[in-house]
Amino acid sequence: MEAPNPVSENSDSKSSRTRQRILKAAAGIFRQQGYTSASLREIAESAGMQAGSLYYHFDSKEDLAEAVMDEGVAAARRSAEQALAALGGGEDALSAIEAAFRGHLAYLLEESDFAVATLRMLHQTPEAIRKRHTRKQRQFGQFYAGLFKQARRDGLIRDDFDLSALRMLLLGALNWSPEWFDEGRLTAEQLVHQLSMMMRNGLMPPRLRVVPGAATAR
Amino acid sequence: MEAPNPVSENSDSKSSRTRQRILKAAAGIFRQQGYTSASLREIAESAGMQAGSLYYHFDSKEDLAEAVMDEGVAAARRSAEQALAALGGGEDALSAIEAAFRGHLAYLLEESDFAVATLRMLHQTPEAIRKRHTRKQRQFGQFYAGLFKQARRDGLIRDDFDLSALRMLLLGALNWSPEWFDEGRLTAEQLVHQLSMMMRNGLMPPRLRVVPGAATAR
DNA sequence: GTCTATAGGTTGATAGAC
DNA sequence: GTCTATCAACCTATAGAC
Repeated sequence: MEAPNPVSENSDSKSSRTRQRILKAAAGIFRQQGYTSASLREIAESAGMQAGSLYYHFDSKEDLAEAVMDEGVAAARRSAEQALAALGGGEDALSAIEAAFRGHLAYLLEESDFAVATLRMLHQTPEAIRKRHTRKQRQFGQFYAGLFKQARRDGLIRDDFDLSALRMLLLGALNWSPEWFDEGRLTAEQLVHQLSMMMRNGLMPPRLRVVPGAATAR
Repeated sequence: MEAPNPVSENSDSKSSRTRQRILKAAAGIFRQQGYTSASLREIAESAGMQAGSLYYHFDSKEDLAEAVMDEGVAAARRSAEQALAALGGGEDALSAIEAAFRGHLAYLLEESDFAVATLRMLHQTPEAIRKRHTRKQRQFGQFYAGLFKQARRDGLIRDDFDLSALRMLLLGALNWSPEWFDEGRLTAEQLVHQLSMMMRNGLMPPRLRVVPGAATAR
């Protein structure tokens, strides 16, 4: 059984279901325009109300943006963790990373408003918001860091890789994908499969791979 | 011998060297704040003049932004092509890609104002600018596409990779790196080395790699 | 809870003196 | 070429009616 209402934190439906409608509208507008360009008038219109009415539900534009960003990271993380949990636990550590990537990227490319808005707002929001948000995003990063550490413990990532750099580079490939995905021809799952093939065996055909030490016996 | 003045297109120094000063200031401000938040007053101040005076050199804020973005892609491309040319031409096609990455990333992380401002402004600029810019960026993409095609012709990239997706994923890793580089401990060159190792042989130690077909003889 | 009306501030851009 | 001064437009946020 899953959480009944993904976007909400407090009580469920009665009083503030409008709040969710506003958040969804804001995510869409913020995604298109970023934080600064987006006006509360536009957001209100998209939510079917007047600008002034927003202030009954949120204290300020900053508050609204932070709520969208909170949901952006939380939902991406939920999606990654669910895909990981669906594996059952019998797989190797690289498969775990790939599963998390699959869930993460599927959310980013398919239900993207919150997460993409979050990525695009990062450098425009006031510092107070950004500081808090960076902390939350780093917690998500630690989730991935744990998976990479496990893969190294299991001998699946060689010692000459810097785990932190590797993780940031790969997550960067995911985070940037909303910028070009519309024009691509592959699904989110197929994109992760491309990454997965590269992570396991590199780009080259087997006969060309460099095998530094012993490679014949065993 | 290289181009004497990287940032200029027209005649050299006499009349419009102030233009370059303004462009540099604009790149810095746009990088911090994005397109919409940045005010012409701030840019003017950073360039040591008054806001009204900018209009002697540029027709509008849009114009100024487009000039910064043009230089952003042009400089990144120059840096990638120079690093590639420095190889001498005797290397294999994967080394060519890695060299271009090295030049590209060094510019992005070390002289970054123009390029990073460009990346961050993309979704805030008026559509007319964005449309023209996308065309220029796609030309840069074609430069990389040529390198990947050559690597495939040389048998260095297996047939089960989608060259376009692979290129976009790897360039995404580069483009996202300014978001986290400040906190990292590796140089641009070392980061490319991480990518390079993964591209050639994957993450796993040799003994664990899957060798699907014949692998013993030859 | 949502509306209308508006205060108060900032912005891009223009005009004209120097 | 650069300055000062200013306009018109837009924004966030608040106040008070309903």
